[in-house]
Amino acid sequence: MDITQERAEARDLPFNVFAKACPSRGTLEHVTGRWGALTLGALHEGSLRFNELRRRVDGVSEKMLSQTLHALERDGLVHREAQPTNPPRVDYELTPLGRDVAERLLGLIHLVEGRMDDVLAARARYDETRGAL
Amino acid sequence: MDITQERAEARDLPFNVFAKACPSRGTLEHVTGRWGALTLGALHEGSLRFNELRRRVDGVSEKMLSQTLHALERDGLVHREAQPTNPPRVDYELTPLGRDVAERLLGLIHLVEGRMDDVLAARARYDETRGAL
DNA sequence: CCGCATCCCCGAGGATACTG
DNA sequence: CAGTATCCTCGGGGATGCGG
Repeated sequence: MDITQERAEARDLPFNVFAKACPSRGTLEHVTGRWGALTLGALHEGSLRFNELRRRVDGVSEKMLSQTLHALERDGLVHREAQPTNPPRVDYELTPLGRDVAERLLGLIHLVEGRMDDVLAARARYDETRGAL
Repeated sequence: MDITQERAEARDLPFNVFAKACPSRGTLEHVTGRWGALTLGALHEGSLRFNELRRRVDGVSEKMLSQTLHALERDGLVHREAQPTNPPRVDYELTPLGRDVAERLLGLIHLVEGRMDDVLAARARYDETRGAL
């Protein structure tokens, strides 16, 4: 039987994201966070340089991208490959673990994108009945 | 061929989360956000009342849970069932779309939880080489 | 029990300028 | 090109109190 199918508190895994103090919660936030998710998604297509990544993840600032990449690298999801040339060239790519994570993430992203019509319809309904107060 | 396997800009879907102005980005943030992800995860086990939910999602405040539930309800991921009894009883449960989303989310959550050893090891390595500066 | 309203603070995150 | 440093703002989010 697949343990990942169990209810969270029934599993005997050492890490439970529903518990406030669990380190897995922090990592989950790096992964699902505003820029983390998009960065991992972009890198799933292949290795990218800093500014390529920046153009791909529309709206991210230099600072936040840098910060996000550091967090993901530290968690072992992204590998940073710097070449001491001039001008400098730095490539970022997913680690095997990062690829696993990115795949699930992209599944979720594509699901959301594919069902946006339903979401938008639900919003319209909600706003109509609730907004009329 | 499965369209979800395509690169983001090669797909002809109307919604692209990598674009700054796309509404799908907002919904993705509701879903993957700090409290959104945990709320959906908790509700995947079944219908829950407000305070049950609050105890389950360790650390969430009344305000943020309320806010999160509103956003998810508006996006059509959660259904709110209020019974006009006294004391009031309100149940929250996932919609079919919410279940689809929650399943992918839980897949991601369980992956992260299951690989935390690797993450922690990566962090230790990172901090050792980088922290020594 | 289920919330909404209010106050308030702190940190995420943007803009800008500078370095290697 | 690939970042780091600094400043500043805005809103996420906690604490508290009230109302149905």
